[in-house]
Amino acid sequence: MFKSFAAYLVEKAGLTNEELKLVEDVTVVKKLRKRQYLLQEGDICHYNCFIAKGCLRLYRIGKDGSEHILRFAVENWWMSDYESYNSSRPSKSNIDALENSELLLIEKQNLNALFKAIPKLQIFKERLETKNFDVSQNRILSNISETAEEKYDNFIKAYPEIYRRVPLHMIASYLGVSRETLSRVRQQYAR
Amino acid sequence: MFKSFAAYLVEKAGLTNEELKLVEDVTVVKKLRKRQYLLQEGDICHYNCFIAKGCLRLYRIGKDGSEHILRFAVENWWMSDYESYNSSRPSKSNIDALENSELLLIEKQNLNALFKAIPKLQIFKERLETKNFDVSQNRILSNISETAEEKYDNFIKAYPEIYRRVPLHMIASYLGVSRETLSRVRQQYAR
DNA sequence: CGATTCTTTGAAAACAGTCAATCTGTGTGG
DNA sequence: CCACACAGATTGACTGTTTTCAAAGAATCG
Repeated sequence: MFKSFAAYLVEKAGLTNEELKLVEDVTVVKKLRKRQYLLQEGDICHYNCFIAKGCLRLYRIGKDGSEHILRFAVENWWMSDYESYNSSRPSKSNIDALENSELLLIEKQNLNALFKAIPKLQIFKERLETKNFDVSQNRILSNISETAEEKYDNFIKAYPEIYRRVPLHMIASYLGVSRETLSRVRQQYAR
Repeated sequence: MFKSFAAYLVEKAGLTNEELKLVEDVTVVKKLRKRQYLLQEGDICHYNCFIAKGCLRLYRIGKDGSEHILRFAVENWWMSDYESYNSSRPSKSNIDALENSELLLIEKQNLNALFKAIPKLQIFKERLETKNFDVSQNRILSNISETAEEKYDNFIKAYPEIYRRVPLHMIASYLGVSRETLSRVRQQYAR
């Protein structure tokens, strides 16, 4: 299962075999069943997590008990609650599996050591962070400027894979509209 | 005018006098009149910009010509279009001054050199980026989960200074509601 | 099959957006 | 100093969208 992670690291960050060894030494394999938690509100997030297989979501619970999805992640994406991870404070979020999943965990300290030891990896991480930030900004723009239909439309164009695999009501939660509205929007859309 | 920047760097990043010299050597002072652009759509953003005095906004223009504000910034904040800055591609955004402002610009290459030369500065930058990301995530949560009234309420609690200085219709644009709605929300709020 | 999850639909109510008009305060130029 | 223009804020009436609630119809899974 480390293989797909290794392939990813070679392709995206150009790691050598020796460097892959270093990574492998500190990665922990974890399997999650559908609906199982990777992280629960109140936990401290000690790991960054690479998804070898499956699909996860990160969400928060509102005062009224409603779920608000901040992020989805599938194969070859990273998932972690960065706020808790970086601050080492209890998380306000939950992460759980939407499908049976195979994950590779690396503890924060070990990962930081890897960044020191493998400059290529550090640079790759920075590129990822930059991209994540851009994505966030564009999502904010979408939130404040688009209609429900445009949000839906852009979502399925940007993330067709996620659209295919995730229940509609969760996409509604991610977009910030009710499931009924999204269901109706989609009717219109299928003209 | 470099003084307030120096004070900031000492307080926040713990720079020494020698290090401040290095910074001063590559900072360029710029004054902006109210309504003047710092960056226009299509420009490439070559600078990161520290605000010594005044207030700026970063916004995008929608297809229908409407303005959508992504960020405000006041004294001791940084402002730049990070997407264009990092990618060296033409910006999709505009930055302009909401008040007469005094800015300190550092060119990207010079700033990167400073990060290399002054590890403390690099670490400080990373802390800032982390915080910016957290703020973005929380704004997304606000966007998808809160009512107009809650958004308004939380905005004035989180940014009383900006609330005091920026016209209401721009806060409406930032929050993603119409100015009329925000005006009415505020009536309710003043009970 | 039976249970659960997910999606759709309808009708009513709440909400937000638009348009148009008015009101306010500020600042500029004659 | 006044008149005027301009940016900003507010209000009312109307329209349109979204949410909510309730119910029922698919789909999935053990």
